[in-house]
Amino acid sequence: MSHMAKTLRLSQVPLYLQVATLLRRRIEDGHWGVGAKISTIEELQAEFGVARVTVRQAIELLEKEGLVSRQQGRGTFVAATLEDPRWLTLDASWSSLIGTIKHNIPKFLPIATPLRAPRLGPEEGRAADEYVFLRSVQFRGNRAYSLVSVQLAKEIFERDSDAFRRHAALPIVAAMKGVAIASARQTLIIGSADPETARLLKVPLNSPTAEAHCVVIDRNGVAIYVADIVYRGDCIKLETKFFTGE
Amino acid sequence: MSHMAKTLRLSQVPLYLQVATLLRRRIEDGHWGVGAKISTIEELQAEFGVARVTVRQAIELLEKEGLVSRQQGRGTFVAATLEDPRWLTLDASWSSLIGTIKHNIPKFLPIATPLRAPRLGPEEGRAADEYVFLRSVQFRGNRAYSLVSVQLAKEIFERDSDAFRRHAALPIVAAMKGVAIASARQTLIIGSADPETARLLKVPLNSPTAEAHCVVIDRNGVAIYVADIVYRGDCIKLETKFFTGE
DNA sequence: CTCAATTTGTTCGTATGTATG
DNA sequence: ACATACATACGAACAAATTGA
Repeated sequence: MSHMAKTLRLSQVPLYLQVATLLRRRIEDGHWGVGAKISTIEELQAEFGVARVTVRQAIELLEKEGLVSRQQGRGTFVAATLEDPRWLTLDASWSSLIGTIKHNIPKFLPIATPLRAPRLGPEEGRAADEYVFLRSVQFRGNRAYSLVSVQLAKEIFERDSDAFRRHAALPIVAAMKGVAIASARQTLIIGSADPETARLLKVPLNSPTAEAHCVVIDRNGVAIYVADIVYRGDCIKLETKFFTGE
Repeated sequence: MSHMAKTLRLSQVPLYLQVATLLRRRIEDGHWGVGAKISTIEELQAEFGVARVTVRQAIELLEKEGLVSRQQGRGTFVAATLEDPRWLTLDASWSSLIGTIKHNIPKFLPIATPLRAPRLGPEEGRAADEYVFLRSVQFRGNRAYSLVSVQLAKEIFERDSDAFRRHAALPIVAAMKGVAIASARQTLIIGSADPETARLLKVPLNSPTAEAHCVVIDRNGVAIYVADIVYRGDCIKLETKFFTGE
């Protein structure tokens, strides 16, 4: 058995799904251009070290997804229309973060979970006396791309509760006159969609996500804004610009 | 059939694997504390709307992973030792990026792939005349955590080729006297491990990864350092500190 | 000590999905 | 398209260990 075939068999995931994922990446990579003919089943069978039918089954999946079209006697071709997969760019700088968020359309969710103090790490300030809990799904066009859970210091919320109920919270906080923001920090990890997230963002259960934990601290060292944001992993691109100032 | 059960069945991935992932997250979340008893098979069966044997199969997997221990007649308990899953913190600031990298141990790989000019985006400077291609696997302790492919302007490489063959490239470039760095940028997306990455980082095929594309531009607008770095997704934590300077 | 309740372990039989030649 | 082998998923019944009454 080939090395490749052994690697595939290490996983408990069905073979044809793994093969489909490999082919899907190649297509999205541009390994085969738009409209180009992909390798024949025979070639792929030899390359991956699996049965002909298994490759066929994988390609069948891709056709259902609209990624390729098969033509008997000719071959399998990459579909003409491939949308840009990474349509949401997040900028890791304060000003453009605010700018990006401002244009989004949040749909607020009713709050079912009981209030509880936000989880704060060691360098994330101390908790405010009371928080208001806000949850929303963020949209770009028709597509949901993130699930936002915000804990906002009650004192801040009440300064303009109407605005907070209709718009993204961070730009409002940033623009507030009497609020002095001392620092803000964000940590980001790669996770996977839990059942609720999967439902709200319309992604498969356990599909990869980026989970951001964002804290804004005022001059008194109080965490006035604590957000946990789950992005769908397949649409985001994180940009960071370093200025070395030499 | 419950809503949960329907969601689970939408995916082609085997049920018991999905259930295992759900339980694994709960354990890592701290939903059940260390040493605590998790829900009984009967309860989970009802919650997820799957057969008893399926839940059992999932828990069996977690026991093999060392996450839980089962005791007939008593229940299933979260293992006493849970190592910190996010042991690699990447800081999204130039100085600490350099600092973090400096202490890593790279193992250089022979270069099999043919040289080609680095892929540069619109704002990523113009290409140098010639590049040297370096590839390495980065380790923290015994554990491989990233696969680095660097294209380094040949002129830069030849200033200290010995150092570049033994250490991470970025700190060397940053410390070079005669090199003026005008800017540096990084984009990061969530991807999945291709066969080669899976082999080198010892992760399952198609497991989530973070793919960083990092470009350093000198005063003449030339991209002197272009790196594509693939991190294993399960161990990294990305930190960003915003200073608003109000 | 015994008994019942609880909880996990084991083993059927059956149906369907996956992978091969 | 077919035959074969193995994995997955289900429900059901029974066995074995633990706990507390």
